[in-house]
Amino acid sequence: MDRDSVQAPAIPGMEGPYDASRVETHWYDRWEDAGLFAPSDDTDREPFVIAIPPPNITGALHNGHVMFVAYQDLMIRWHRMRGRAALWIPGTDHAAIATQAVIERELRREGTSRHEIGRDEFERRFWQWRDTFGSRITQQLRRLGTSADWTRERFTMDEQLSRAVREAFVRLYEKGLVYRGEYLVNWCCEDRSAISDLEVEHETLDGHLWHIRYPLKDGGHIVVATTRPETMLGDTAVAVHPDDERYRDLVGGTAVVPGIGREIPVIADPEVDREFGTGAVKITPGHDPNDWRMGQRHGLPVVSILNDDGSLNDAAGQWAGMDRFDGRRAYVAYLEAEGLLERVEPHTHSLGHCQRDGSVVEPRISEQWFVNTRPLADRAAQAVHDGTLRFYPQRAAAEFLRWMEMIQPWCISRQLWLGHRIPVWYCRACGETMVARTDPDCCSACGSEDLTQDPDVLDTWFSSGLWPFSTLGWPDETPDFQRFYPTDVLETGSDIIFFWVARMVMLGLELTDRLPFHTVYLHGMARHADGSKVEKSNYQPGDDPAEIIEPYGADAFRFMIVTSTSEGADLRINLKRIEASAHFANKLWNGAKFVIGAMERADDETEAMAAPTIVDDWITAQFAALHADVVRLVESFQFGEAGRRLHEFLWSEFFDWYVEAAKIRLYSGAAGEARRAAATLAHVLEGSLRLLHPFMPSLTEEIWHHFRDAGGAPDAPEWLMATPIAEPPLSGDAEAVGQVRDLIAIVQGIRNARHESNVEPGRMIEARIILNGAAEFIERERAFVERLARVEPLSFHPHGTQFDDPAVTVRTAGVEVNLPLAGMIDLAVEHERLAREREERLADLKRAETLLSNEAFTQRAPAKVVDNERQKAAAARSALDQIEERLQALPPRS
RNA sequence: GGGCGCGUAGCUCAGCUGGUCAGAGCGCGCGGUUCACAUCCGCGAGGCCAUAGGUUCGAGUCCUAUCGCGCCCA
Repeated sequence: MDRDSVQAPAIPGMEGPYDASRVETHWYDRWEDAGLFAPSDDTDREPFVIAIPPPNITGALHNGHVMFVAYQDLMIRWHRMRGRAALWIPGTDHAAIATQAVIERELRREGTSRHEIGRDEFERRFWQWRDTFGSRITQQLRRLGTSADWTRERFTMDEQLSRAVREAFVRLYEKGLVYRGEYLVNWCCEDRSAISDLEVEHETLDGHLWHIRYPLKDGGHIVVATTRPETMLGDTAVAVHPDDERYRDLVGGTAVVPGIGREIPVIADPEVDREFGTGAVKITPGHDPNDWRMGQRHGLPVVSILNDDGSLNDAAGQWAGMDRFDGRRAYVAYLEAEGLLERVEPHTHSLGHCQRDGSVVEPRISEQWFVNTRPLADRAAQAVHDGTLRFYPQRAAAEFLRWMEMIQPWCISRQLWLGHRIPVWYCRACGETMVARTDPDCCSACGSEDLTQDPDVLDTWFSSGLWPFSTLGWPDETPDFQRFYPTDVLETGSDIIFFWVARMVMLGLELTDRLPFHTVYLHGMARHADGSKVEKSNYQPGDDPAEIIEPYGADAFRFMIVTSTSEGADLRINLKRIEASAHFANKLWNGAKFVIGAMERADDETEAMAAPTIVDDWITAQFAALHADVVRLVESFQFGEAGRRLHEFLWSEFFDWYVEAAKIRLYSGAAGEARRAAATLAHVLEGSLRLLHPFMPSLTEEIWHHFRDAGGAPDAPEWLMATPIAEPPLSGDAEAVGQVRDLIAIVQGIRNARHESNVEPGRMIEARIILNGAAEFIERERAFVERLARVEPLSFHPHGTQFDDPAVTVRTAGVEVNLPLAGMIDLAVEHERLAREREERLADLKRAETLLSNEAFTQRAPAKVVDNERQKAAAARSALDQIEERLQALPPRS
């Protein structure tokens, strides 16, 4: 409790436990002031570019967004340190429909509406909103350590990006890829706007199937089944299957729409499902996609019965003006009163809902702008087939291709106020349509100045689809565009692969003639502890990143994200794991404190630095292996494995073993020995900081500066962030690695035996090691065993030496360790222990012998594998011999 | 209806191209104020890798089917 009594030399500025929040805010500002987020000017450096998935300005960032920061900042920092001119372009998205909805909600609270305040005032409100939330989002991103180049920050509604949108629209129009037409679209009655197919969410619901007697003009009726009876008001035919015997005679007849009196034909069409309902169906081309296609084939008229707010229009006769749901009830009641309702049965069916507000989407006929995606999709698919566009996880490529194959025209006009206005003008005088890059003053056909601009705006994804190039200056050939386009990796959530990724690929190929990026990395969804998705519409307490960052730190949060999942898998936000990451940060902090202290303690140049020991060679080799692994893993997008590898190395090898072993030379060795240990400590810490920096940037940067203050890495750059990560070193000393692995096994064996024999942890005990062949290194590194296993005296004996006194024996690493725990041995316990070990060894032997006696195995398996089994068998046999000896040497029980 | 993913220690999850992969963190048990760290250290218990077949000398790791969970598309 009295921390002041700790005798370790205090490192100024490193007192106490790691304080993430102080460190993280400190370094972020320094990095930015030093201009480190901008890409290198050195044109010899190959660029590495990521365009941020621009967050919607509808609100603040939640924990789900932290995922993209974790992965993208990792990649950007990694490649920056690998020598690339790294550019991360930040920005935000206006999110037309979503942002309009939240602003309208705010207006409603104020007792007004957008219609009341008008378009200009609405626009003012929008920019006000954008300033508030846009800056809040960028503040959040900064707090997370986002090393993006803020001097290149963009917003989809910026003047330049808006110009790109207009250019894109005009070009596509000129090539006939954008067109206007009256089609059946998904209509959201809440937004009073068309929405795209992707914005419709299908949900399976329990509903009803109404069987209705459709009156025939010549008397009698034909029974049809429908889930939406009110749409009968818009029927223009009744259809049956051409081969359906039941209705053959009725085809060509005439039915009459009840309550309306419209006469409609009975037609035959092979698309009718004879199994559904009665086999006869009503046809409503104005409100059903299948019926629409059938209507096209048969030249049926289209009747629309809905107003834009979902109420029934004049075509609905006496039901006009009613809400669609009330209209359904009223019309069904009418049918029933007329004796036309045969029966109603329960029925589950799939119903489309608006992604934004959840209201039931109505197919509705209207005039909209579309992108003919077919040719664009073919090119996008080709890029995947070519291998020029790669996906992580790979399965996303198949998903992408399937969607591209089935792609439908993309409805891009929205009946909203917020967004990029469609650059189309109509002449009121002559009806001319003008699609123009600059606002026209007069009609290009008749010269009239009586022009009106299309009132609609574009789907927000149209502008986001240009993001990787519009942010770099396109359509102009700016220096940035020339140097940084195409970008490299597109990293985002797997939920917007079609909304966003697919559109960028299609539009990028069409407009820039290049893929906007070569690699797509998709992360999974952030989930709450209960498994529900973290998203704006499901915002829960605790979803605010600040609630995690403040207590644990952004580094810890990010490290947890990266190391807790595999590629593309969903991530449950788990505070326990974040806490563990924070503990890891603290561990590194304390470990670094020790290394820096060691460097200062060993700063005595009066004696030449001693040669490395095998323990030095071991950790150097282990670090080299780590370095190679991390480079390989990160550069093959296996970030989680890379992070876990760093964690494992630092904690379980460097701190648990090397640091403990280094203390021998630091505290009691000669100055030259201490220098060598300190140098090795410094070498490993330095390299580890570099490798870990992209995962935990602030922590490592902080340590780096203390490290350099103590004389570490004198030739390296001032900033860790700007320090290179070199190519992996050549592999290290394999012999030393094996030898130290044996030393560790011996220590672990002794510790285990001590614990089982209830030896007090602090007590020194005698140990005798019976060597088996060439193992001088154990004698040479005897201090390793003495200190870490707490044994004294430690003696060495040739193979075959027998001790008769009561002792606990441990066989490991090819040696036998004899612990004469006089007076401390519980013979029963030791008996049991040996018997248990004999069982285990017998099992090992049996397994190996069974394998080896199988000729198929010895002949077909690789020699290495077979040899390995032979060694296992030999080791087991020799151990069994020793166990037998010990058992016999033990005094009889009882 | 079509497609995809997941089911591994009590919990949350790793296990890349089949042969030391049966692992980590947390939790749990026992024991620790040793000079970086109690946000710590040491030792340990816990899993027939959903089920049933198959391929193979050898399968959490590949194939098929089944059960359970989740998602996407129509």
